[in-house]
Amino acid sequence: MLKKERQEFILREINLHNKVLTSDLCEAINVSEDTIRRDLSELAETGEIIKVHGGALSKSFHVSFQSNGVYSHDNKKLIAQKAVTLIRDGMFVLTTGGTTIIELAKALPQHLRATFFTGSLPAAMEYIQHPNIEVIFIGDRISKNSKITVGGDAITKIKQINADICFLGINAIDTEHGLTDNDWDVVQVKRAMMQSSKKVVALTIAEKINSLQKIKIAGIEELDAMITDMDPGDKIFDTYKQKGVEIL
Amino acid sequence: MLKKERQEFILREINLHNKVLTSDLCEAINVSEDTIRRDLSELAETGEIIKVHGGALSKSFHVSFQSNGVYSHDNKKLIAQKAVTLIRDGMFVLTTGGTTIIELAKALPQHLRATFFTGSLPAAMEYIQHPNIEVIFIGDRISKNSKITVGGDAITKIKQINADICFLGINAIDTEHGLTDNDWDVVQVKRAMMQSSKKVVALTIAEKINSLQKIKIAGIEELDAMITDMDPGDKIFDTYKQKGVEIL
DNA sequence: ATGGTTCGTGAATGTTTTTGCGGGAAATTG
DNA sequence: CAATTTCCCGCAAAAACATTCACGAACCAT
Repeated sequence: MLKKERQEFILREINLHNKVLTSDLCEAINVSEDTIRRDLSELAETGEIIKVHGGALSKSFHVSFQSNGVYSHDNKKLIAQKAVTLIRDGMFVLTTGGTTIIELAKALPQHLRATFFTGSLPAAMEYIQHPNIEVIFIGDRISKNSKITVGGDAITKIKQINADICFLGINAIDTEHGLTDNDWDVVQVKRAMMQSSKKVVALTIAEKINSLQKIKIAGIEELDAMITDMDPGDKIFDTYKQKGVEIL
Repeated sequence: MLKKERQEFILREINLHNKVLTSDLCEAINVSEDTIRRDLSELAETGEIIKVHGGALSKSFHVSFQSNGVYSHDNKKLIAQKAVTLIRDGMFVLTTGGTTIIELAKALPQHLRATFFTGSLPAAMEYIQHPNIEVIFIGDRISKNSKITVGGDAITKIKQINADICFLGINAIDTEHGLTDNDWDVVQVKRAMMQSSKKVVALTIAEKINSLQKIKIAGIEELDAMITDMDPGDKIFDTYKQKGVEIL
């Protein structure tokens, strides 16, 4: 088994169970403990996992409940402000999960009357606070890391929807590889959502721009618009604009 | 269990109950008291908790109990304690929503390995905190009052399930009219859940016993058990027992 | 091909971390 | 005050870790 292959296996295992033991892994993959340790160190180096004595934990293991613990909070608020301007009364809106989407949910104006589809527990909790928004939850198995529903049932349901607009919280995007992510199940869901929407909008903080993850969701050309916390005129966006993505 | 994992567990336990006993923890996690004490010391060192003789306290405790404004909180905890004893490893469990069910979710033992089906957002948020519990969310339109999914899609999905046990948080029950509620959509869901379970258990605080609402869910005889905060030997339950309901 | 280089892995060695236990000090309770 | 519980300190064993070295694979330029 190749090194990269092995590390992806470890990553998947962690995202699945929220933790791994060094001893378990070395038995499962049949390599020495030292090799596993080296892998865990590398993955911890790039910040993909948290290494602890005896194994490693998923980053999302430590759940802080205050919203001020959200990384890059102010930037995400700004993104949310821009995003709400795209939503009109009567629209059918599809959204993923993620902290940026939560900010979007909080920024929705009181008078807005629309129907929101989501598979994200935290996002749904926000949406139902709003008096004039109807919430349809997409059911299936819930992934503990991302707190969204994943699986065939969810995807089938999403495909039955014909939404006006879809907001994607993005983990990584670059001009060459497009939208990428690191959880296979989540990728399937996002892909389905893109296909079920007339218009697809990506939300992301600046530092995730031109970064790359393991699994491809879709190419840049499938995006209609992208919203970031930066000035839309910035030259970093030139390539995106060439490929037909509107920057807000 | 990894050290960090253990400390997260302790933190969660403290934030949940505002205090912990060293002895309780060492029994729950199955390590020596010294280990627990060392953990508490470390957590106190970083200022996350307050260590006292015999255990530790939540920092926010002395600011008087901010503890949720849930009505009859302690009684519901007691009910939850009784309810968890019915759940075994590997079971498929169906639950409704409601504050009593939330307490049940919080009271689930860490080691329990089971699959939970629910249409309640708050309940699902609790379930996903537990490491060994798989959560399947039943999707459809979300009712803002009850924060659970309602509608035909949800009911269709519920009918496809074959659960071992179903926990119903109930609003009103009396010997003559059985289980009653005041939301038509919610009633449909509860009825479907009862039909999809081998065993049906009703959870309710004492004061809802022998009360009546507008819409009927089911008769007493369709209940297998009822859990309340009262003594199961109380004579108020005589009629229920006659009709074959086990009282816990 | 060939010699040199780099990379990935496993093994050997010594170090650090974690944990449980015993005994005595300190706190709590009646 | 006395009994019990809880705590603290030091120790020892086991587990996990870092470091170093050696060997073989793949790679590359000659």
